[in-house]
Amino acid sequence: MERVDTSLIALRRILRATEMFGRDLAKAAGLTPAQFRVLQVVAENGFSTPKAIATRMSVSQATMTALLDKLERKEMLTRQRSQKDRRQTDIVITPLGRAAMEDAPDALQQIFVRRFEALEDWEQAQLIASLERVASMLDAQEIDAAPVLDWGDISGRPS
Amino acid sequence: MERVDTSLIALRRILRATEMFGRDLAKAAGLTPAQFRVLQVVAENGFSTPKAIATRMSVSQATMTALLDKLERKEMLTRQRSQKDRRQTDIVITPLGRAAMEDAPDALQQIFVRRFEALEDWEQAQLIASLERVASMLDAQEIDAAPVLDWGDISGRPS
DNA sequence: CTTTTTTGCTTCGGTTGACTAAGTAACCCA
DNA sequence: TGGGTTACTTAGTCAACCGAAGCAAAAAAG
Repeated sequence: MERVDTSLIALRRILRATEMFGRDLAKAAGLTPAQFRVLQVVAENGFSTPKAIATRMSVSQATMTALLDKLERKEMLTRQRSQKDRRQTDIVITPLGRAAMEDAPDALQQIFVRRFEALEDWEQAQLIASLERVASMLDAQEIDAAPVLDWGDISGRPS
Repeated sequence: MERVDTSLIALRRILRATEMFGRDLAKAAGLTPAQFRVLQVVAENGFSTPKAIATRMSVSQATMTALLDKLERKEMLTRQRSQKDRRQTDIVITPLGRAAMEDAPDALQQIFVRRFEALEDWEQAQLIASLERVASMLDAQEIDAAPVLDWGDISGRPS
């Protein structure tokens, strides 16, 4: 009881901190957190498609179109019709986009990384174990039942 | 290096899961996550003021006004001029508001709580320690002072 | 080899959450 | 009384998101 509360409070602190760093980042980089995330996803391979990014970020395609519009206007990525499948659009990150990402590295990660690396070896190991445990407690898709309410299908598409 | 990455991935999984549950919750309860949070904050004591809630949630007062408007229209809380200080407005949760909260308990918490309670005693303890450590790594405002171990006030309100 | 269905993306209209700036009302102090 | 501060609201703006509707290309059916 007590303990659950304590852990929930810690969780909330983590979420809160993340939110705030997101905002700071937005100001520093001239990019909103959502735009930044798009850039990050595209940067992984240097290119992608709207559908793939939308799925990865779990937003609708409509939302993704809007985000891509903004990033394209800022010349941080380009759209071009795919050769293989002309329904698709290839999203390619531009040097400018890549530069923006590197100039404004994720503030949250920066801080976290710095501190994480300062920890003792065994502490790092334990933290990882715990974080992964929590993650799996939260994001396991096969939630058996979900008895309290019937929030339909949790994974992806809002009905 | 390796390890930092692993922990960041776990963190991202946690954030992502939270986001998604937030959305599901919104659909189930007819309340948006932000509205729900307001209700939760007010429910702690049964009443509050716009300023206090805004500070707690770290949004501007203007934003709070808008949120309160919506919740008031849904008759989940009431506004009434404070007696002591007539600049202030007392926000009081209504039975309907309380019912809404109880009907739609925070999905994320539900799941987390269930699983947390299923853990061994020592696992719980370790998880708490780790979560708090991460939280303090992230949310310490005064960056390099943040002695990693000052979580004195954990038992109640995240500042 | 057509027709139908599905898929990928965009457009449109609308909601929510968030901000700043400017306003009003009330309190506080001198 | 009058000036500064505080609490809240109003007005205007913007980002992120959604669902529905549309279009064009690919894939499946016939």
